[in-house]
This record gives sequence, structure tokens and C-alpha cells, in this order.
Amino acid sequence: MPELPEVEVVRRGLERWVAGRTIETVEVLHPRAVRRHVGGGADFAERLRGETFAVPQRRGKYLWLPLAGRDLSVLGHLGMSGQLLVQPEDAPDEKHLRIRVRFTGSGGSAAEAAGTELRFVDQRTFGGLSLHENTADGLPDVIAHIARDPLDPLFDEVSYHLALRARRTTVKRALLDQSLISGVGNIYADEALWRARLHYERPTAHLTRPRSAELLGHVRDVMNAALAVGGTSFDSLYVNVNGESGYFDRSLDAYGREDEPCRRCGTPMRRRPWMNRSSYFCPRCQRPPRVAS
DNA sequence: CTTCGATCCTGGTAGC
DNA sequence: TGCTACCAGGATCGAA
Repeated sequence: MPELPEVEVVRRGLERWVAGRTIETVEVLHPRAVRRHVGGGADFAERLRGETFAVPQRRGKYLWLPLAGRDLSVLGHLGMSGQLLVQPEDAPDEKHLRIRVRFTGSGGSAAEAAGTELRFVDQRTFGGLSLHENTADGLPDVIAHIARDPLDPLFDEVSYHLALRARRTTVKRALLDQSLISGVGNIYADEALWRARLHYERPTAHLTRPRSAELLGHVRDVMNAALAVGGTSFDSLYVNVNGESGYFDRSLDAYGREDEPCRRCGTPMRRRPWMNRSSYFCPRCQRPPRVAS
């Protein structure tokens, strides 16, 4: 499942392979992949013809490709299974290929990019691409409500702490709320909570300033660690992104470790159904709040 | 306004 | 073997 680090790896890959290239044609092979584009697939393709991609940007799990000289961007979200691939034009279509972008012969910074195209591949179709006007900040207008992410230099820690204190919710819900902090998904939420020794149902209203600062620090650490591992995979003709990078195989302390020993205290880790998904935690290191209901 | 649960989707797998 | 049920989960939307 792509979260912030995986999306950043994709953004870097796009910067290398796609920035500066001019679109010749766009082919939409599945309508769900453009469902956020108001005009539909034909309009999406038509409006992109002849445009040139500028340097890709990212906030949280969203990434976008601004169109050079225009106040428009192609916004992308990978959902659960989305991939953006740079492939040779003659490579066979992927089974779940949803959108193809062909480029003109010139432009782009990487000479090796010649003869390649951009493909959006997505098995579960939760992701997609769409074209939007930018706000004054250069952000696609439909993601104006997405908070800055923890790796953004302008992320405001004090405001974040105050927002947590004001909420009547639990800490994991707050971590996944993209309007408070963006880029955190189920996996990194469980990892950061384990590192912070916080149970996922702890109320945010009770978090002290040092405690929320510590939690935020762990969120940043776990993301930076993932980025350090995944950050090497984009240096090829394959702009990759799926949740099974090396990081996921080796470095998770909480997510997916039901019944395995806690790496701190050896107690078997537990999994609990939570919000139509799962929460993994150590019952000894991460004690549940006293009461609740 | 805030909070919370249902919903979208497909492929792999567990269970019968 | 073949079928069904369930699980993964980010973002959105509507209900309370």
C-alpha cells in the first residue's frame, strides 16, 4: 500500500523520466481511473494533448504533474494498488493498464527516456488521474483540504499539537486523518504508534506536548527509514511503487506481525479489527486507555 | 461543525 | 475440484 515514502519514490522517478516531456496522445482504458476528472476520459485525453509536464510535486499521498506555463496540473493518487510505470512503447500492456500517455520525440532531461511512455496501472482501481486548476499556492484545487505532511519543512508542529488536543477522537484515527497530517496510512500509523508505545485507541485530547512531539518524531523516522530503502529503486527505467519494496519485507516492527514476538519485550503481538481493517500492537508496550465507554 | 461508519474494487486465499 | 466468503484499505460521502 503506497504511503508517503512510496509516493515520494514515484515522484522522483517521474522527475527523472517524465519532467519536460510533451504529450502526444493519452489513452484512457478504464473509466474508473479518471473518475475524479469531471469531463470524463475523452475530455481528459483531449485537454492534455500537446501539453508539457513540469517538475512533479507531492503532498502526502497525492502527487501532481504541473503543466508547463499553465495553471493546471494532472493530479494522481495511487490508491491501494496503483503504479506509475515508465515503459518502452513496445512493451506488452500490463493486465491492469488503465491509462497510457505517449510523448513526442523531443524534450525531457533523460536521453534514455526516448521511446518510452507513461503508464498508470491499477488492479483495484482505487487510484486515478485527473486534471485540475491550481490554487494560488500551485496546489490542485481539489486537494486544498489536505494537510501538509510531516516531511514538509512548513509543517506546523504547534498547530498540529493544538489540533490533536481539540479533537475528540483517538490517536490512530487522527494519524489517518489527511486534513490534520497527510501521508500516513495504516502501516506507518501502526509502526509509529509501536515506536511511541501508544495504544491506537488513546484519546488525542490527553496527549501532552512532549508526547505528541515524540509521536511525530517517530512518524518522521519511520518514513525517512522507508525512503532510505525505497529511494534507490527509481534509478531505472521502472518507476516503481508497490507496497512490497524491500522495506516492507524486512523492517516492519508492528504491521502484519500478529502472534510474532514484540521486538522490544517479546510479548506476542496482537491484531484487532479496526475500522474495516486491522491494528497491530504489542499488548504490553502499548497499553489500552483505562476506560473509554 | 464534528465524528463515524459504509462504500467503492479485484485477486488471492481460507474453508467447506 | 469447485464454489463461496472474506480480506486488504484511502478517500469520500452522508448520517447522526
